[in-house]
Amino acid sequence: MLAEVEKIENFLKQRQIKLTEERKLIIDEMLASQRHFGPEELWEHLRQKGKRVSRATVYRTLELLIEGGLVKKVCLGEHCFRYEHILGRKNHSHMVCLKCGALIEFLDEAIDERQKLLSQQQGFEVLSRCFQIFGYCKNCTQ
Amino acid sequence: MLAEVEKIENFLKQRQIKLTEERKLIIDEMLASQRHFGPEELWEHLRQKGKRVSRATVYRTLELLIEGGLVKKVCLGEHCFRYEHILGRKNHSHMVCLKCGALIEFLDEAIDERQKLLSQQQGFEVLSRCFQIFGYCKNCTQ
DNA sequence: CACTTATTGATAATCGTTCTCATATTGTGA
DNA sequence: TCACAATATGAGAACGATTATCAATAAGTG
Repeated sequence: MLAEVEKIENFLKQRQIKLTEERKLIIDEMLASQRHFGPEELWEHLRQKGKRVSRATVYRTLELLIEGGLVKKVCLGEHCFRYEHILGRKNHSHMVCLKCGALIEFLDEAIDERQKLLSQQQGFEVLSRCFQIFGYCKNCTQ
Repeated sequence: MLAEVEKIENFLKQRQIKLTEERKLIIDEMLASQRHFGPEELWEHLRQKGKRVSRATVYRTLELLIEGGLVKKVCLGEHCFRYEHILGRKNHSHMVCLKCGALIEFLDEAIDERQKLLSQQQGFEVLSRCFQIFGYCKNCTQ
């Protein structure tokens, strides 16, 4: 965790971005919380702890961390965008349970390889990708 | 095209859904247009042809066709949902060019296989999936 | 043709997110 | 340590895509 905070602070310094109280709060809360979270959720958690930051600041800070490659925004269905911090994590994908909302992370070399091959064939330069499988998890099909 | 219209009309009949003038217009426009389109776009096209339907009706009709498995809604990045009709088309994925907006469809047996295997391992029942690759297309990297 | 039921249009409501701008805070260089 | 320019913040307005509302209208059945 320390290493993670440091990585983030380094990123901010490099870019002449100020390490404000609010940003610290948001980053700490993010690292302490579940891997996947929504902005509203994070904001509410802070508020419950008596730490009041503006919703706008939450969005702005997350946006900043995305630019720095420290956070990723994932589309988990219709109107559901969530964030996850990706410090030291490999690029993975998600299975999303439509009943209980469970998220199963997965990653697979074989898929990565194929994907690389297919983009090369098209002369397509890959920046990011987004793979979700929707359905019912083990618990919800039993 | 005829077969497609028929397939849609059959679906409507089976479900006791009325084949109204407005729905015909929307379906025709959809089949005549680009594979991928937004609701606003479709609405505007109809309007330009002097066919006035309510935006709400466009959304409602597309929703209906999704239920019937005749149309699919795809998330192509941040705030970009688009529709595509999937009559007689295999389940495919997209490469999205972030510069020119080009869409390259692809499908790959190997990826499908892996994906099937991975979900089985998790005891996950797959309903649908969504795979996008973001980056720059051939023309935009040259 | 009449009647039940589904559908439509216009517009208000919603919801997550972004913008605005006056005020406050940070970090630097003296 | 202080002063100052540059950045960041908060509160709420604005936004944009989508959905809901509900009275008026149209479809299809018998």
